[in-house]
Amino acid sequence: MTTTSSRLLELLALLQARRDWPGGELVDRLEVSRRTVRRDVERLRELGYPVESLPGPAGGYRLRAGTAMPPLLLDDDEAIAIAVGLRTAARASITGIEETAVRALVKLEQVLPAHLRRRVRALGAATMTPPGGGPTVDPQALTVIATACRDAERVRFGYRGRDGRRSRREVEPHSLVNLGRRWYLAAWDPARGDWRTFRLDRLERPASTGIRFEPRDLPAADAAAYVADSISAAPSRYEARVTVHAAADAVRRQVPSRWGTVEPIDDERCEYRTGDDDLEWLALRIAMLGVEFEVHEPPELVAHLRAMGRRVQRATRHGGRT
Amino acid sequence: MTTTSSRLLELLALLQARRDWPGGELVDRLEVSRRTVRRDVERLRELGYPVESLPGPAGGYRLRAGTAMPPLLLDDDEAIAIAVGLRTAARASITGIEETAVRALVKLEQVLPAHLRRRVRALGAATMTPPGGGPTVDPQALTVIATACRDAERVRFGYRGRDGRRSRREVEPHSLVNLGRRWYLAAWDPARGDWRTFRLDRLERPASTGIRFEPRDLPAADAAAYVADSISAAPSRYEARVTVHAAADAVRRQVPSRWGTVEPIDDERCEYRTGDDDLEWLALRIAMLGVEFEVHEPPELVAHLRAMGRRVQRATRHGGRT
DNA sequence: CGTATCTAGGCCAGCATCTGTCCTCGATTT
DNA sequence: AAATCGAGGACAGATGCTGGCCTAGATACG
Repeated sequence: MTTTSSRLLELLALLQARRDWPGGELVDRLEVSRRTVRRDVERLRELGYPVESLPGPAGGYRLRAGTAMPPLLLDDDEAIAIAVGLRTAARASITGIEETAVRALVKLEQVLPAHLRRRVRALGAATMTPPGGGPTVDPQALTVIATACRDAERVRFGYRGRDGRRSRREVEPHSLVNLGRRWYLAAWDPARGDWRTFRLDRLERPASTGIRFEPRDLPAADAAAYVADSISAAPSRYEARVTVHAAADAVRRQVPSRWGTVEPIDDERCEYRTGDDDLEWLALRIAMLGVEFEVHEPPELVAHLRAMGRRVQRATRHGGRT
Repeated sequence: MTTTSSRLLELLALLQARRDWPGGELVDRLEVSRRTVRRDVERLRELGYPVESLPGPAGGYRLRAGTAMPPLLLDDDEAIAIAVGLRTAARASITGIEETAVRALVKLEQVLPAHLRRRVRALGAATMTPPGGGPTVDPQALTVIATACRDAERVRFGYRGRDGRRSRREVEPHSLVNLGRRWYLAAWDPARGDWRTFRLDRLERPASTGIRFEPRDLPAADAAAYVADSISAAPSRYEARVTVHAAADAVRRQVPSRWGTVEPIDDERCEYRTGDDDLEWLALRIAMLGVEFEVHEPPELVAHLRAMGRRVQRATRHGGRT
């Protein structure tokens, strides 16, 4: 019976929307007898979703956290919030959950009603470009590729190679990998008969072809290793060494561990080592510490910071007058 | 029957995990006859979740986006990604969905299994403190308060007033409001018999008491208006006026509209107006534009930037030597 | 301290539903 | 043209669901 199942879902939705639900109210909402409400609660419990119940007046039912995730029943706004949140989580590249975030995003976008999708897109446009204005991955492209990976569908896109040359590709995507603030696609290129990795920010108009393929095995333990391997030859990676005039603990609190290591020198200073392949971003990360510091390496970073400092100085020279 | 309902949920989970499912595979997974799979699909359609079906070999079933959100069936990792994503979305304060993100977060955390909650907390610790090191809201506190608002439960916390005085409070929370990079709680303070607003970053150890109360009506159209009103007297708000040496369009692309207005001056320059009550943050936002600029107002910002510029200059003076 | 209010859960009767099997039909791929 | 796969009607047997009635236990309130 479809009414029983949908009533169970409705009950779950109610129990998720608010914490406490007196039985009487559930009777009104679900339009069944008191006895059936009790039975529905029992059914939820059988399904593994623990529903607490408190007797007496002011008692009622309450959905507790169990051992497994129950189905999430979201209203429109919540679905949008989750989509937007996942997009930023996929981009942020700090927590180490980017790949999972993309997977969840794909799952959500597959069933996201059209009108909500529009709203998400509109909100996405209002998001700040990450500092440095560096290459950004279009979240749209990200989900297109991730979906194609999941469903084993060929994708087509234009690619700007490292040397600036453009080419059209049609490949069998294997997996998406997030490495050091960048997204890479590991894929089999049938035209070349070999595996290739592509930087997502160099893709142009990626589109799913709808052509299914039989997934192949990557010639590596896992995709992340493969990509790391194949781009290790790539240049442009900066390792910064900075002396910070603040206690190591204080700096550690401010900087996530993924972004480098902090070692105390004495009570008032510490050495901060961090790497990135985007100078602008690296410079900002250090400048925003908000305390005195000295940069030792690399020279490019020193030059970059110097230029930034000069720019700020110039900007404030006139300042007093206006 | 619990088996029918749970089988429907399982089917939904499968259809969300991958896009295409041949009927035969579903038969294996669900351990029912082919006919029943067809009937289950039919049931899902009746519930409003459009399932596409393709006849012929290589055909199968596929869950499409419909007009309503279906229940989301998440695995552990995805649930974590969503929790983390929502936390950042709640903090980011740029997209205008912070309040909804918190609502969704409360819903999710209510049913999040304990072991997942631990993992989320561990990941949360790895997140970067927003630049400026300014006052940050503990996501934990945020959800505690939001939950209490939703469930009409009194909360207890210590509060550091603007003058630095500490006090213990026990209030009836009404709603959480996000305003200009800060979170506020509008609540009825029974001890004082009046409405108060509290800045969340000034709360200490907020905790739910479990004592329910009867919600009152705020003496204002909506909570946001009330909070905006009651803090409008508060000082320390800076309005920046900056001339940026870049085309207005380019700047607009980089800066979300919520963070101020950009007006062209000529083809190569524009005026950027933006406000915040955190100087450090304001300074960074401007410095990270990455192009030449001049700051006209306010003088505090000029001073702040000047100090920052000097700090960077000092930091790079030694740089060449090492 | 007693009473009212709430949930728990067994039992029953009647009814509706679900399942697997068997069937034909139509669409699609090879 | 043949094979594969989904659609969906019919049927019989088994199963499950619902509401009503009951008693028991816990809690809040006067």
